[in-house]
Amino acid sequence: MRNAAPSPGGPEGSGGPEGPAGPGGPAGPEVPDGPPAPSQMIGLLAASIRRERERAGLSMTELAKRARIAKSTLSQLEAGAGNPSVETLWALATALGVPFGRLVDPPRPQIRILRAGQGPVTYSEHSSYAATLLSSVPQATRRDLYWVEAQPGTARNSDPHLPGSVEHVVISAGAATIGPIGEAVRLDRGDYMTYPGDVPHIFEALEPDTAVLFVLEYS
Amino acid sequence: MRNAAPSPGGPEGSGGPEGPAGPGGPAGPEVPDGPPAPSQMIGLLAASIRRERERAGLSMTELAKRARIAKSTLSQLEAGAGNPSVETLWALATALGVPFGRLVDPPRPQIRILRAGQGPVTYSEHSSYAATLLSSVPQATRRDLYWVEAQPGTARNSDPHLPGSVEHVVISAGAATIGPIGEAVRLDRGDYMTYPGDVPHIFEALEPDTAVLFVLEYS
DNA sequence: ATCAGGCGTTCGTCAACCCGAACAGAACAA
DNA sequence: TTGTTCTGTTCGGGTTGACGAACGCCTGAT
Repeated sequence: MRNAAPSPGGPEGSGGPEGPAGPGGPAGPEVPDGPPAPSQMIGLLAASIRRERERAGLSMTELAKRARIAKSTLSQLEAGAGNPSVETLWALATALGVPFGRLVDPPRPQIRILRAGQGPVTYSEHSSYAATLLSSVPQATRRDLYWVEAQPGTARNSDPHLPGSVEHVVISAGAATIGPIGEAVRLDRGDYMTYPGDVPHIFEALEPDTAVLFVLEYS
Repeated sequence: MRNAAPSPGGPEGSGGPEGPAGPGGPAGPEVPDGPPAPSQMIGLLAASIRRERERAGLSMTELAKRARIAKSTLSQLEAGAGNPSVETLWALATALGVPFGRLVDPPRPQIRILRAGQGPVTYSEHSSYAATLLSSVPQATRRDLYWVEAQPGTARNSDPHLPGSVEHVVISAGAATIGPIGEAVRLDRGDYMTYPGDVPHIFEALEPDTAVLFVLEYS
């Protein structure tokens, strides 16, 4: 460690890692928790490197050769004595064929079912609109899934989300006008569209029982 | 820079590490490009730090204080003269509230429309199955969107995808039996389900013209 | 037994990352 | 003007990451 202290106890606690049902409405997605590890990150990284290396069936010598780093460096890294530079970590990630962030974030799969009609539903004032939060990834590469059923008659304007956010929509039933204001397009069943989420955009059902799947990626 | 050379044209790296077979198993949507940058990664990182810092409305002094690093370090990093250690980068990412990998992967929003029936379609041998790749994030936090239309009569088994991968499905029409083998469940219109993608799983349409949206996250 | 080749480790050296302090410039108050 | 307080920058110096070579260990061939 070369730094002072990576701030283990920042303002953000390490509360429940997730709880996908989490945020209530589609309104303002809060950022509840901080990154997974406070300072044990080095040890976690060491384990990740070893795990990925063994998964790839590579020896230290082989991996070091591919990554163009000294095998002594790799040895020390896997021993937990580290704090590599980003270039070193980058070289390792590319040689391993993993996306760089994989080496510091732990994976966590789980099976989960949400029956139609279940889940936190958000109705609009005119009851022509009902949104259900399907999935929310709290940290890192956040992505929210929304299943939206709407009736025609009420256009819904959305304020810009976080900069860099992206929305994906798939029309499952009916038809709707969707897109950034000024660029909104009519979409029919099976149509897919993606557009920036950090600009004002609109959503208006054009047929009864229009069903749309929203994927909102933000940060 | 401390390393020898991050291997711009390494023998391994770029080539698609895999061709993650689609969700239900569309043949092989290739992953065209490898990691975004070969060695310009440092400059890209510098720009990312500055962008995220300004997005958060922080000054260098303020951010350095929050991240518990010297502001001189931050200054040099944003100047492109760097190669920070992971601890330094980690401290910055947490202080910025971004997921650590965000600082090295470039964002790229764009508007894109895929009309129903367009897009690369993959048919099964029995023509009771048609999958369309809707969206693919090539690097870091990869996520593939599939719009699948299937007919009953043929169950489709999928081999495990990459470790840590997760699949999300939403039934848009009809009904299907979906899930890991031994835990497969009947889902009807509007149902949503998520399950690990790194174990063998099954997908079988139960009604004619069953339509399902697959979201495959891997890595 | 002896050599050859693989493994992962330890050791000494050099480069550079990170730090604190000093620095120039701008905005503002007294 | 002078002082204060920000901004972001540049400048030595100590600490340490990354390197290459040498090491011990094991397996298999000669």
